[in-house]
Amino acid sequence: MVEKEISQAVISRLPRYFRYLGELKDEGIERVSSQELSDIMQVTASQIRQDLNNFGGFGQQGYGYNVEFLYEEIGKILGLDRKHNLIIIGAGNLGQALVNYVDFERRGFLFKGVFDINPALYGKKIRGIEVQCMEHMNQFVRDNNIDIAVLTVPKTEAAEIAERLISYGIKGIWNFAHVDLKVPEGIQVENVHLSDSLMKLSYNISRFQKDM
Amino acid sequence: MVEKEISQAVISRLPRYFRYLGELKDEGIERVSSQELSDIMQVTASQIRQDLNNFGGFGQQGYGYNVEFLYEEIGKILGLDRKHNLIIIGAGNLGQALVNYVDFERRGFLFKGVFDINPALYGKKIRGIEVQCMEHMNQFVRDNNIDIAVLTVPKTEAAEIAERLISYGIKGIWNFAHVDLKVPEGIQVENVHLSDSLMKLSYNISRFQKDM
DNA sequence: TAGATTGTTAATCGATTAACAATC
DNA sequence: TAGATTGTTAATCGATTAACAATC
Repeated sequence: MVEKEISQAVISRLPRYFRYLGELKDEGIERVSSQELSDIMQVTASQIRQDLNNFGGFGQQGYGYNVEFLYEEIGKILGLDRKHNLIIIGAGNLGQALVNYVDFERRGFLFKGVFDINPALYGKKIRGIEVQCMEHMNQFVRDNNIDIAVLTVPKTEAAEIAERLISYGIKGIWNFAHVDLKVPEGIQVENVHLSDSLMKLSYNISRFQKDM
Repeated sequence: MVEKEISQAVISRLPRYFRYLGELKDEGIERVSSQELSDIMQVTASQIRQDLNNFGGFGQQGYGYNVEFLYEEIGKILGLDRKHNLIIIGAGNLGQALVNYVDFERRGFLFKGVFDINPALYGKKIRGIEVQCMEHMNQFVRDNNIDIAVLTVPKTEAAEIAERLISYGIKGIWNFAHVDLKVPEGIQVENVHLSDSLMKLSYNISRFQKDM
């Protein structure tokens, strides 16, 4: 059965709900209404209820939502109850930073390997794992059941490496290279285009100063 | 005169147009029609024309758009013709990575200083610039006409630091901390919530595998 | 039971696409 | 001039918000 396709706009909001619910949970708060959540998150209560009801009825009339339950459910929707084995391609600063900064492991993203084309880096350890050469990638992906690759390579190389990774059986690419990857149906790409983001900031600063 | 507000959806697409036009320019291509751009960018020609016409008529009937001219114009719209002085708060891996990875300087974002609370880092150089202690921030921001701060600090500290930066006169914050900053009108925040992005990828992978 | 708040349908708003007259 | 392609208006589509009956 093919379920109703849920828009990416909705999906984009789920991690944010998840984050706020996590905070409420940590504060020991047991229940929350869509209106209360609306007040702290600055979105309409109506949108919250609509978004959640794409996935099921998690609340209860007259009561609201149980914080812990909803938190767990959104986690499941986001696939955080599964383990994802992940490798990083490109052992530069950004690759290293991502391993340390984002709290991968806590969310079920297990850092398994890191690869680079630069021989000077081979053997260097990142979080206890040695940088390997690209030739080992194929075998490694298959042996370790890797499903996510993090691409922090120059844009000139990104397309070719992505293609290889996909042929090895990877399911998703977290792409930090400044290119739009073309991938076959069924392969998921999530782009983090940092320079695009910075340009947006630049626009908003410039525009505001013009208005004054 | 207050101009018609342009939606963030449009703004978000501008850097992408800019990127593709830059590539065409580098290939020595002189003119492009909205249809040709549509074919390579996978957006409708209609959307391209609508988007551009928010800012003016950059094309010519029967001819299309001059690549170099349009590239320059979008650059101006994005504020890339101005210089932005920028500091980084948080000299950890991510802060360092951003300086090196994104091609800041080429786009007019001038890296002027870096600050951290960890005394062990003071004096350490990043791209030739010494890490300073947070107490110097106020004076530094004022003396160097800093308008952008890049926040790569733990989320527990982000809100307080952001507030301080704003009081020193900063105009925009590129926020990598996992919190939604509350800022006064006129201060621009651009969020890069890495963990949200990774969760989105996780959702899309899980959903696809369920469909199969 | 009465009050609260959901789940869901209906109304509105905004963004995208289509169509075509204007014009180079 | 004829052909091409824009700029722009109109039509469609989708997402958000409002309203309210269902129900805990």
